[in-house]
Amino acid sequence: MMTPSPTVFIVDDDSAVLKSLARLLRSARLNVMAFGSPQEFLERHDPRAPGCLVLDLAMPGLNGLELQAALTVKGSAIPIIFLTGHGNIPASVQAMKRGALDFLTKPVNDDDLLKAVQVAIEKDRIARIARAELEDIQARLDSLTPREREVLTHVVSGQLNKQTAADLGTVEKTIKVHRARVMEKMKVHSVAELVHLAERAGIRAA
Amino acid sequence: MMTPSPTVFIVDDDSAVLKSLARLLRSARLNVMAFGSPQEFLERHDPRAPGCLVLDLAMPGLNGLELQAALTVKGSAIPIIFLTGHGNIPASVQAMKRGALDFLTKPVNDDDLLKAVQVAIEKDRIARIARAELEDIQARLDSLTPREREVLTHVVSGQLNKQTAADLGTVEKTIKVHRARVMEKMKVHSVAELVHLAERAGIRAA
DNA sequence: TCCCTTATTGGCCCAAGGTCCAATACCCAC
DNA sequence: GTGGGTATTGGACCTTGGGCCAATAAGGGA
Repeated sequence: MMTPSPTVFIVDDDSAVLKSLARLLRSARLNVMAFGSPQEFLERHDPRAPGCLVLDLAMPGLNGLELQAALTVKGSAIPIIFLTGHGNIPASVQAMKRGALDFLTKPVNDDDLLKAVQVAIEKDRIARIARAELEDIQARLDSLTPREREVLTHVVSGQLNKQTAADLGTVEKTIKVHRARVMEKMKVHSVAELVHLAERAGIRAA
Repeated sequence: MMTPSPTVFIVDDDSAVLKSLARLLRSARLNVMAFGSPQEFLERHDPRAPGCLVLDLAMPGLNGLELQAALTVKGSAIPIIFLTGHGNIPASVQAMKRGALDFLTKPVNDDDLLKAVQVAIEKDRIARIARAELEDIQARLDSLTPREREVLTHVVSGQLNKQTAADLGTVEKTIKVHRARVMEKMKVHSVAELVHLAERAGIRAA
């Protein structure tokens, strides 16, 4: 399974700026997709596509911060670089607080933008790897039956089988069976590995 | 052991501003310590003191960003709220990137500042709890002998005693002894708990 | 109604971990 | 050189965990 090469998405309502930015980024051998309105981007963007977003702050309809919020709600974690001609400090602080990667002012220095884009793409790459791992773990967790999940939480909190049995109102033998199935479905061969996975998936003690 | 109540540290070279800020914060029943220069704060500040820092950006000598960097180097993790009269977007973005909690502009709205301070103090409180826990774990790790640390890494990566023995060029019996000592010194009663601690302390598999 | 999943339990046996006991060897510091 | 910390090993014994085979029972869906 080949990861598609990253794309820089640009959203700006000024078509001259859009073209100029696209040219600059393409000249740096980057894939570019340009959007003239935030709505258009919001509708057509595939969250699975790797890359980053270069976003104008002041636009008709949705402004940049609103698009950022909409993307967050939608579950997209694409790194955002803001670009603005008439920004102010509160807006930049807001954007950064909400997780923007950078906030640049127009006219933007070419090198500054390219560097920010490089950082964003790399950050996205790393985040995607982590996310894929998490989804993998989550898929395994989802394959567990409710009872198996209960047993899992007891195991990762270090309980003995007999204690778990008492807590769940059954006998040790039953717990052993569930436990074996948990290990199998989670694809691990030791309690240590199981705890590692549970930790990453945010599963807390029983 | 009682945690001292949090203090708001203020650093500003304008004594009128300093007094006005101190009055505002004290009226909100907060402990306040005011400093007229960044150097003075840097020298006299105790990183163990809970609270947050309200920092002017433009000051003679060290400016706010430099003081922020100096504190980072010094290992202080105190939350910083910047306050500036003539700030610009790049400075605010820099500050936020380096971990500032907020970046407000003068004249500051009283409520905005108080809210930011509340958030900062709470964040500091949470961070301190986490840090204390980490230090506690680290202290236990430090009490391990080199050999015990080796055994620990094998245990948390899920190795069997016999495998560990083979890796370390000794026999299973010896590993059992080391392992028992590790459990004792780390104050845990199960492998699961041990993995939890190791994970938090950043110990990776063997 | 029959099949599948889920949850349950039993017996048997072996492997692995944990806990006592005790003992040897090395190195460093007082 | 004597004492303490560290690393090592042995034996005996008990507890836990895990694998294998078999079986029952409830609930849902084809």
